[in-house]
Amino acid sequence: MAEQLPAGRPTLEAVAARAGVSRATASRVVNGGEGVRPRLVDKVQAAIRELGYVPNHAARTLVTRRTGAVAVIIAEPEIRIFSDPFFSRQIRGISKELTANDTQLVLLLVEDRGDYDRIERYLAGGHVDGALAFSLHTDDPLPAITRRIGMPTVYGGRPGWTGGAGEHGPVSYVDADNRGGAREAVRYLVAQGRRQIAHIAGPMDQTSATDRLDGYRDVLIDAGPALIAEGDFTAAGGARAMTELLDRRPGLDAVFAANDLMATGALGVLRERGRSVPGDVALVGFDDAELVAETADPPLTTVRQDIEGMGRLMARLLLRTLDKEQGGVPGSVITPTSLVLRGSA
Amino acid sequence: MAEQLPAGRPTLEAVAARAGVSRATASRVVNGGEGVRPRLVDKVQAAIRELGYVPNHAARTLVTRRTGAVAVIIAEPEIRIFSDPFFSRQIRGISKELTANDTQLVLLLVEDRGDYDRIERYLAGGHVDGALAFSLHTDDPLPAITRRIGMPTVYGGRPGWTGGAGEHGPVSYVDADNRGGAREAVRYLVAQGRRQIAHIAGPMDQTSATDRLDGYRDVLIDAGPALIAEGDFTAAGGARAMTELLDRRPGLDAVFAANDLMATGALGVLRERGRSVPGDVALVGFDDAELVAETADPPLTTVRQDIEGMGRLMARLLLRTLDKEQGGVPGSVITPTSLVLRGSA
DNA sequence: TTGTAGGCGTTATCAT
DNA sequence: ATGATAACGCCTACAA
Repeated sequence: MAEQLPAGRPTLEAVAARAGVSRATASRVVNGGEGVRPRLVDKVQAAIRELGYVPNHAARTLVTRRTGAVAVIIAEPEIRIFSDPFFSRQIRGISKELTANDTQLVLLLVEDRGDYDRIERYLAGGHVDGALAFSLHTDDPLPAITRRIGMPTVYGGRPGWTGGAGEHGPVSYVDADNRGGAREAVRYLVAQGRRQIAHIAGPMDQTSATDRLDGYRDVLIDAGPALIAEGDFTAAGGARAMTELLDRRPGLDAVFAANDLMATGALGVLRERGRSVPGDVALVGFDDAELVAETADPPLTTVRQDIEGMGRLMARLLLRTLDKEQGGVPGSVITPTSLVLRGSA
Repeated sequence: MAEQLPAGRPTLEAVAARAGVSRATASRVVNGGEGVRPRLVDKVQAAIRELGYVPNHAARTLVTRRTGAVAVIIAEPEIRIFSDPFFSRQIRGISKELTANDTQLVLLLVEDRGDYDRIERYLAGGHVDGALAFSLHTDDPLPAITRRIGMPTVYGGRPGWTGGAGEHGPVSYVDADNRGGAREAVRYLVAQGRRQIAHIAGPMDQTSATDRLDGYRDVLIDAGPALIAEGDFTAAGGARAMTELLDRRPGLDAVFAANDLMATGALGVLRERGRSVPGDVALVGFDDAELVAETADPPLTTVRQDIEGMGRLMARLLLRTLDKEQGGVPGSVITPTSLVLRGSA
């Protein structure tokens, strides 16, 4: 039988009273119980259980200045956000790592440009201890914001502005070895005896796209512009790019697409145009996106990156600096890629 | 030139001092400025601007007992969570509505069964004012939790337990008219002269699946079990189910799939088996999922539901009860569906 | 090892 | 219309 519950939810005060100790001791037990006699620890824990006590988060945050929450900012205005399995997996990785560290995930979806004011207010309002952000485009206002308000932030994917002056200061990010992965893919195609290897690139305002293009060019140093078409990382964009390429170079015998979604779009066009894959045209994608690469027909040979692992890493990097509490920049990590051979090349 | 900033972020105290008013007045201005002389309002606002003041969220929550945040709980342990466009759109709708009401979205991903302890602690800890939850299976422990701790909650999709005794008390949810939509789809197939109409059902532990099956049966009251196969709402599952159906009833001339993803899976199998769509077999899906229904070949005739709108509605329902602050149950809403005619039937 | 007491930044209840 | 002042629930020196 529960005692009569005193109005609202029980406070530490109530727990202390019930256990016959002071608030301070009760607090110690709640926070690990270091230096409290076992006997009292038990008593307090019993009281906690009986009363169904749960610490009040706001009160705790007020004094500790730690919220135990991290913002995940997704600044992709378009549909891609969730429909691209890339994000899902990265978020999942982040979620796992945060959960394992008792940290909450606050999702901030940026719908339009005006949302950045809201985001800044939110970040500055002390709702979260740090931020994780994705797929920044070159002119994204977010880095300036996080810097101004001194919010520790880790980016997913190398930000595009690092090429310019270091006006944004040091930045930390987690990114796959896009350039190296692309090189490996193209070298493989070359090794297979392919001679006219085209590239379907992603949008040029994202480093993942430009890095992969650079990797392609590293190997094919004199590939003409006719062999390169720009897509937008969607299947439809990949189809459009493939159509262009075939019109320009009907004789091409291989395609390296900057992601799997575009590769599947290309696959459809190749089939329509009567090209067999990999017979007439070899096709390599990038991401090893689940439910995309494997289920394609034929299954996609692709460059795998450990997306979920990258998500975990982002979270870990951020949490580490939050613990150190010294305002140091988290640092960056480049994760390796690997070529997965399937049926398409 | 900013004055020397006093250590950390400026407090209301600092604003008041600078504006030459009391904390109380400053607070009034921050919260709308009702009943404060315009002259003072200006002064305080100037101080706020000059100091870059942002209210401390924890302090405010501590006294108002309102967090301005809502949890979105996704209890789908599998990949589907984000890769199914259904969730993306509903979350987007939720996000928009919450944002418009200055409310934050805290994402709670349930990875495994043990996570519910963590969820309960979180919900009970006063981090959020209410919760939004999705796609509950019949034995989901969440409703019991939210009820026990008195957390206002709106469900996406009719919960499965409402058939049993009302042990969970009144529940509020937003759901599409799954049964009615299914009826319309099947009636349409009948009107087109189809005689052997099969159904690819979703998993039977979700009401969206059972309701659609019920709608199918409403029209085809004597459809034998041979015409029904159970999928899992994924494309691969749809393909498996289609294979079964064709093996059992090679002569079937129409299929109603419980969602678009399964319909596309079925489409692939039909093509492989040499059936033309809609010539030999008419196919109708459900959802009108973007990037799925329209881009299928042929484009899918399907039952549309306003998914984003349902998300907004969930958020609106929840916010309304939170405002009323009277612990009343939000109530439920069934949203209409409509048949969208495209190429597949 | 335990308790006392002060303060975190805000809102809300009173007087004035 | 404005200003003291008391909560809100917790942590943490500091004292005992």
